[in-house]
Amino acid sequence: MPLVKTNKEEIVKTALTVFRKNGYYNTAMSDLAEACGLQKGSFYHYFPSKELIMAEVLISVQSYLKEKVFPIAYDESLQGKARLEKFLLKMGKAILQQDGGCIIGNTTLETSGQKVVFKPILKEIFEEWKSSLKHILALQYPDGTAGRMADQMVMEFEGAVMMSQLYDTDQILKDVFVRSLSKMR
Amino acid sequence: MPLVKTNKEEIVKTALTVFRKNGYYNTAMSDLAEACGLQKGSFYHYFPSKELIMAEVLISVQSYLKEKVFPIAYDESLQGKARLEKFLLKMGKAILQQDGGCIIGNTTLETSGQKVVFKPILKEIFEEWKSSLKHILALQYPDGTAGRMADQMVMEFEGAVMMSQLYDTDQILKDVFVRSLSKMR
DNA sequence: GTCTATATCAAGATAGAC
DNA sequence: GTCTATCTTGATATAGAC
Repeated sequence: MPLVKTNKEEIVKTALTVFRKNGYYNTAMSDLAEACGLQKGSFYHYFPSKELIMAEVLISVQSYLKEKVFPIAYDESLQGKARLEKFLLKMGKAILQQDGGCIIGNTTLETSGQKVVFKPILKEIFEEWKSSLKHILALQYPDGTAGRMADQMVMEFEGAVMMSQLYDTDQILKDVFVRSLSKMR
Repeated sequence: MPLVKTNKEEIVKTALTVFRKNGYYNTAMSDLAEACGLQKGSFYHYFPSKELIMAEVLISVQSYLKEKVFPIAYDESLQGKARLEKFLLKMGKAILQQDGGCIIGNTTLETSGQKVVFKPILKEIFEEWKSSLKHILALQYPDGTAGRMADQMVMEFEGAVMMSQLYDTDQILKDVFVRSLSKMR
């Protein structure tokens, strides 16, 4: 944790891990500040409110996915199964990391009833996620089927994250990974 | 909302709906009190802490499921498909109700990293849920397959609840209901 | 850019009157 | 059993010195 001079980018990265672990409402500005090696007051130099930093966190996740993960689905140098495998692996890494569940899923469940501000971005992420998956599956299945399978994969993934948190194991997530992968030959 | 004389049971029922809608951390004791038509101070006459009332809420949900829903899975007067249909319908009603998502899933994601107290009961509910489903599916599938399918159904259900909240529609949930039901002939 | 100090407010929780 | 009043703590946010 830097004692002198940090920047917005670093803070967003750190905030992501804290929000993922504690959730939105259970994360205090002091938690974020501490994780960044800053005093509470200093934190406000970078972000004027908790809502705004969470918004930036979500946007940064989306940017990363758009840049590094979703394009995998359209990489024609990879065969269907290999493409799906790479996609799922990268997606898991991007969205989960060690412990604390899925930042996107967690934030959806926790805030979608209250914080309307987050909904558009969360929706977009899920939409792009599903359409990327659908694109891969469409290599092998008819359009309607591929769409349904993609939706199902995302839902099962989020359900698996929930179970993984409850049982403190990632075996469930690995099983879902294998099952999803088995859909492509 | 009663201005005079309520009781623990009523309060637990009301608290369930408030927690389901707002989540654990985003629900204040004053919210619970207000929903019960009580002053904050009066609320403490019934429950000494937020943690304890949530615990009672979860226990009440479990009791209800144990009494009214899980037994359906073992009702031999019903054929497989009819049994599954009744089970899924009752389960949805018990755990979801109008808006606010799934109290079990929400609480799992929101608190499982912090409030270890809730984990045992949440685990038990999921375990019994899955084994009830497995029992129905085992009428038609081999044991291992039935178990995996049951896990999958629960995960997909929770994923569908998440999507339903985000998109403000229960169509997704209905689709999952149909897909789950189609597993039995 | 970071700090300390502080204002403000809401939340969890308690005390005691009725 | 319910109320009002209050305590205490913790959280968001701001101000101003360094």
